[in-house]
Amino acid sequence: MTSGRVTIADVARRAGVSTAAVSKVVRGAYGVSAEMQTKVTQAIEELGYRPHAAARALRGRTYTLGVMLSDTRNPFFPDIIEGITGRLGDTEYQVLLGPGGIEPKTQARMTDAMIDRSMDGLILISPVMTDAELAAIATATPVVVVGRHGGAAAYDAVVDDDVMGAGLVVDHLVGLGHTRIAHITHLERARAQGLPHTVRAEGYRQAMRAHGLADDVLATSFTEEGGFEGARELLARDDRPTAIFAGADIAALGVLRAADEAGLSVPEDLSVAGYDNIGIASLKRISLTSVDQDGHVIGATAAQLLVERIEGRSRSVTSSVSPTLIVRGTTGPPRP
Amino acid sequence: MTSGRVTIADVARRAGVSTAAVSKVVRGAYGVSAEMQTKVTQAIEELGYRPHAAARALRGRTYTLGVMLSDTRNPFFPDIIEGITGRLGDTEYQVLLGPGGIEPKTQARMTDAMIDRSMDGLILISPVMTDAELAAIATATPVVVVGRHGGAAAYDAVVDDDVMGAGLVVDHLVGLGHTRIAHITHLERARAQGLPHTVRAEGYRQAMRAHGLADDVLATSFTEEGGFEGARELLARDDRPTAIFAGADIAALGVLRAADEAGLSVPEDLSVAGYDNIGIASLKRISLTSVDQDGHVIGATAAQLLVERIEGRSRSVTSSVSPTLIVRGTTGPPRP
DNA sequence: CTAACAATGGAGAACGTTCTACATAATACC
DNA sequence: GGTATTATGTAGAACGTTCTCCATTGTTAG
Repeated sequence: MTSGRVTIADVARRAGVSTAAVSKVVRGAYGVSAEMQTKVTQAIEELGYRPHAAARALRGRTYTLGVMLSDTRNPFFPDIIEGITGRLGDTEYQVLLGPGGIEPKTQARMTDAMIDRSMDGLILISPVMTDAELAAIATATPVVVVGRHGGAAAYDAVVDDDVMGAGLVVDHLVGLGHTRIAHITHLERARAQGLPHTVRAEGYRQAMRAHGLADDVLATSFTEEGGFEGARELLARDDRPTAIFAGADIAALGVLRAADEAGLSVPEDLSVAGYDNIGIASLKRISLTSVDQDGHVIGATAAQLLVERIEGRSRSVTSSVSPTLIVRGTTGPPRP
Repeated sequence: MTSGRVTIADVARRAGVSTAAVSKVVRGAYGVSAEMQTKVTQAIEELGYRPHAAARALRGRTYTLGVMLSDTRNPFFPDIIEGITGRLGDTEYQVLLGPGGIEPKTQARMTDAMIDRSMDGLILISPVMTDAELAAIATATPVVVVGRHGGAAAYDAVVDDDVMGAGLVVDHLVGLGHTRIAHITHLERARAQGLPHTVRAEGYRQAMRAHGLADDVLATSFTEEGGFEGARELLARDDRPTAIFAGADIAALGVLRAADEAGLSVPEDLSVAGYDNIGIASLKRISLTSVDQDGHVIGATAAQLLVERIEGRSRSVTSSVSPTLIVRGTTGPPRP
């Protein structure tokens, strides 16, 4: 078991130097001669030494960054994670993901666990805890919050500009000639503020107002079923909308099903747009117009900010990433 | 920072006992009086003490289990992870996920990192490394391998019975009256043996033989594009198949697109079946017949086996989980 | 009443690093 | 040639736990 592990003492013995010297070489610290450098490096290679992160934790860094995921099923997590690991690929940092669940309590348990494992910093993706809890975590360790608008005193934040994203959709639909554009959002029940769906709905309202149009928001849930139910209700109205903007692609898929069942053809009878640009949106069979968040950029930015924080920056930063509209086959001009 | 951390010494001081005694209480070890128990427990609560996992690591357990993910995009990972965390929910163990990437080298880096962080055990999901590398890891720490058939001397394994799954599909299609059933598989290029797609293809061949039918395997890749290309080739043949069984749902979606483009209606002109039962397969708009692996059971079993290993079992176990066929709208009797 | 033993609590040495302080050697300056 | 300065290496004390002895109590047996 652990008996087989090569330690810094083994390396020191092999190279005929002190453990302190080996530690210096490993850390790239000041005060090492070229000769010492080569001697130790060689011994490390020969023995296949790797520093024991847990032992390091007791004194300094662990070179481990934790990413708390609020919902493993969220389809653009992979992009964000790729962005994070990509940005960190050439550093010594390792990334570990913690499935935090969707409950504040389980998320708190996970962040505690990460702190207990002395991770050097945390990236929290769409956390649902209160601002106070968030602030408490941020005093214990450097934190970057992803996907949550608002208050960021003690930590950094990376957000998608959801107001802009919603605006892009509305502008696009208005440009096509639509005037009755409805929005399906997620029913607010968490106490956490600044969650994306709220901001998207607000962005939709702003954009509609800017065009002098009446807004029409229906709150169900961001699931296929939620989209289906919402669309069914909207399509049953006398002056049914000619376009539905769902706040999430998964809900947009439900809208498409409702259109199918109602015998409406897309986009002739009904235009449909989503948000998130999940993988299947691009499948030719679906071809859903959607807002793309560029998870890569979001993840890379979060990683960047976190490393900066760890390395000493104390001023707090909020970075906003601009989304882009991907126009596909589910949106078109309304039937005259 | 760390200065704020409550340590076992603080608890000992508060309770007026030794650190050794506190440690005993925390670990539930032998030799603690009822009075000591309550005194210490109370002090722990008052101070909000949580054991420092990194410090624990140096002596005993870390109560951390690592799960290496080979491909974060794989749509049934969430189920497996839920199965794992669900099974572990009432224990002291915490689960951390490591994105290992799809390259043997990056996966090795991740498993090394997990071992360096002295995790108590590892679950490897569809690892692509060689059997030798796998065995090496298994000597360093308890290991459970998920989704890889074959050799399991030093570690436990949980596999989906892919032979059975492929058989279910073939039996279903033959039962509907199909005789020309083609299979699309993933092009083998990794050196790792026993990967699911190989076994599924073999199961398909066995089942076809059992029915006295000729097999027809085409290797492209498990992507939407791979399914599309494969289907296009198959459908261009003179005696084109009346049913296509894709080894993965994502490829099956490509098959559906190819059918659309060829003007074939599903399932009348072509039956299509997939494997994995990914979330969107159940969307009414897709309604794909598929084989369900029950990721929950797989994950829960893996967690169970790992904990058993950690707690001392040395005999190696391989657990096979039976898949089920979910019949939906993309399969039906062939046109007479 | 004493010897043997069980039950309980505590001292203190690990575990594998980092890092401050110091010792020594080499170089620079006048 | 002596002193100040810089460069290089090492001792050894942390870090927060666990866990193996021991020391001290009671308790039981004879």
